[in-house]
Amino acid sequence: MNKYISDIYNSLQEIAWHFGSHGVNGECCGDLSFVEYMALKKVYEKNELSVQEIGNALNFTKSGATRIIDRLEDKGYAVREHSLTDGRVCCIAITDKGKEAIKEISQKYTTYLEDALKEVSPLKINEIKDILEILLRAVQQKEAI
Amino acid sequence: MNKYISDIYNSLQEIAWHFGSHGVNGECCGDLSFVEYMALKKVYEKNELSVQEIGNALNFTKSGATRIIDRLEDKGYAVREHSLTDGRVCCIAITDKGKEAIKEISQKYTTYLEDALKEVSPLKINEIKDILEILLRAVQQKEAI
DNA sequence: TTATTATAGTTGATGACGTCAACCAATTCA
DNA sequence: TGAATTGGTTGACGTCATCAACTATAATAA
Repeated sequence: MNKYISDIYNSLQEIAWHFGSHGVNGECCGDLSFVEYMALKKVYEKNELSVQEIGNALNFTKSGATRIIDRLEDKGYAVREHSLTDGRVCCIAITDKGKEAIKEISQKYTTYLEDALKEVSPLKINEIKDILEILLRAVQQKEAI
Repeated sequence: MNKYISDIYNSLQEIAWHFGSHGVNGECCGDLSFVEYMALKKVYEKNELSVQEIGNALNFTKSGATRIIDRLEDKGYAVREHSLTDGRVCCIAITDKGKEAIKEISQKYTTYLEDALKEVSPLKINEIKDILEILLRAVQQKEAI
């Protein structure tokens, strides 16, 4: 086995901590928690997701997903609409306020990263991007199995 | 601004989710939660940490840290010892069972990663390791400010 | 030395959160 | 049409981290 794998694992875990729910100090942006933000981002990327699809995407039970959507809806970031083809399913849609929030948070983190990486050469930045995409594909592929 | 930064941000966030508390399904290994594991890992890496040092390292309040140590102690992974130089501080030490658990979890994730990256060339693996270290240093440096 | 202040850690009350099981409603299948 | 399935919601519950108040030890000042 490649001896670097465990180094990779360690770095990855530390980085995950930084960008996860605790690293960002429990709140992402105003009144959005990290999980709420992740759910909203899913809706943003792929509009009209059902409750369960969100739950599956984020490893929550369907009742957990219901609760997350509840909060998102209470705060005005998303709305539930009924599917036209199947009366049981809810299509979750993002509101304008929700889109705003996503953009704002995205901007915030990007600025943060930009600053953190200001000493790194553009070439290296490009390399980081490629490497992370390889890594992400690798774990997502494994997830899918 | 480098246009790849936001790609990096996106990948990073997805990866963080995978390796964070939700990705690993709420439990790391047996009865350890992700935060408990992170705390234990800190103690493992740098023995004899105080309660507050653990709290600071992981972005918890001191009472939050107390509770985490409580759980770790209840489960037999760590012990509280009194500092010889200052009667107020607790030195948290890892037990043999704790060391075992850390090794086991480490092994588990390493195996997972090894499998996820089995199609990636050794050269690329090496590159991944370097890149992640650059990234980690960058965010840790920023944290320190 | 004694009184005051600061610091490390713990604890009770609390609120946020996700799960489970039971449930309702819409749909599909027989 | 009736039974089974599926999507979603809800009440009860357990876990968890925080806040504020508190104890105990240490450091500082008088």
